[in-house]
Amino acid sequence: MEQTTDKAPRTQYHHGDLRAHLIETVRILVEEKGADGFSISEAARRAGVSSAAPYKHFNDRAEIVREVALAGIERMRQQMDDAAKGASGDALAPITALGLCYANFARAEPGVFRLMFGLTKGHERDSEMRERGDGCLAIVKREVRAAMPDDTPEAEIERRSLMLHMFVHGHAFLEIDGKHELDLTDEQEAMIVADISRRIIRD
Amino acid sequence: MEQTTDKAPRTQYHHGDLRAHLIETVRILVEEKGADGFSISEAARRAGVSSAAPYKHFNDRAEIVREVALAGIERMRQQMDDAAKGASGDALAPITALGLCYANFARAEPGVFRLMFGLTKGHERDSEMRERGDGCLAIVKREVRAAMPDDTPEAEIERRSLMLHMFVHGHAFLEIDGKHELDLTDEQEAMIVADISRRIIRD
DNA sequence: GACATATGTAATAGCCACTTACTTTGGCAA
DNA sequence: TTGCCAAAGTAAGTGGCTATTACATATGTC
Repeated sequence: MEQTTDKAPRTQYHHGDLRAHLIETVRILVEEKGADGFSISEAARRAGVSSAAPYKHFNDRAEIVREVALAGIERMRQQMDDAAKGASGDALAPITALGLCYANFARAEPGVFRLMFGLTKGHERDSEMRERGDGCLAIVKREVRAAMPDDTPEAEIERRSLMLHMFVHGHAFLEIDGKHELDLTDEQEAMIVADISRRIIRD
Repeated sequence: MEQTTDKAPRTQYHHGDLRAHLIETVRILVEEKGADGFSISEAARRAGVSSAAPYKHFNDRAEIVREVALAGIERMRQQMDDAAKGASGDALAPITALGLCYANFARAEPGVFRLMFGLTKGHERDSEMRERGDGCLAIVKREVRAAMPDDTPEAEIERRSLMLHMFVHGHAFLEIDGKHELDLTDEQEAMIVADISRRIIRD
């Protein structure tokens, strides 16, 4: 009789943990329809609550979306850490692994990935956002430092790290936006990322 | 008495060239508020017409935005061509110039730049969009071909062009999204772009 | 000069973000 | 156990948006 929701089958007045449930619902909607293609009303509908309920847990739409982006950054940082530490091979292996990890995350969660970087309006002074991003960059710098001579100055470490980031970032976005002229196979992609890593680190 | 519009001071029933005027108004709005931060109603208001008038010239909102993106791609292609042809110096100069041109366009028109690449939903089979983009890539390939040995196979030209594109694309987006950890001076940027161009082309 | 067509308007439907006033629930103090 | 308060929900409403419809006015062509 009463319409049941997927995750909250009990037709209770109180949801349980609507805040977390909404963040997850919005994450899914962001992937399905893009960051600007869904409505908070829709998320509320999916969660089985009224359209006003979300505003008991978030000030506005932007705040929910921000939470989804922050969780995405943390997820990517974890994957980057795993990828770097799990890489085996020559000194460049961890760096290549990081580059592929970046692209893989973008492919797996293109909606959230776009959000993580595109959320710039009104977030110039969002220190938590910036700090989490720096956590990812720190991994890159750690691996670049390990791959270069011990006496390499810090400024040079940062320069190489920045070059690597520029490259994989562009690769990831061109990929998910379908702007690559040629479709790369997995092997071709791995080759290119390894090639670029070598070109940027060596000397 | 009657409210006048900036560009169409005559309080005529007919606007003159509302279609072109709307595209320009939307271009400005995209820069001011982002691709999803403005409304067609607002553009109509600025043009001094009713909110229904735009729909006499465009099927829907997406069609107006697409026109703005297409015009942006053409603008960038022209600037890239000028930059490549106007470059002087060693064999890499045109390639470095292209990279800086790409970043400069992104800085000058970040809203349109995001649009040009982010407009992916429903444009997978937009042949005009793709063709115009290919026009830009053709310039890069032309200059890469000129900078490499005559017997370089076409596949290798495309591979190097792709690497260059990935790099400058990532640079441009990290820049306009404020995600660079360090603010680069113009000279530092030019140094990095030249450095990367050399690393990618040489061998 | 008449009329077909292009280009404008007003009014409207349906959706959305967000607010307000009200209701239900769960936890805790007495 | 009871009573009460804060947390978390609802219904209804405001104002803005996209897009459509029915209607009005210009424009150019014969």
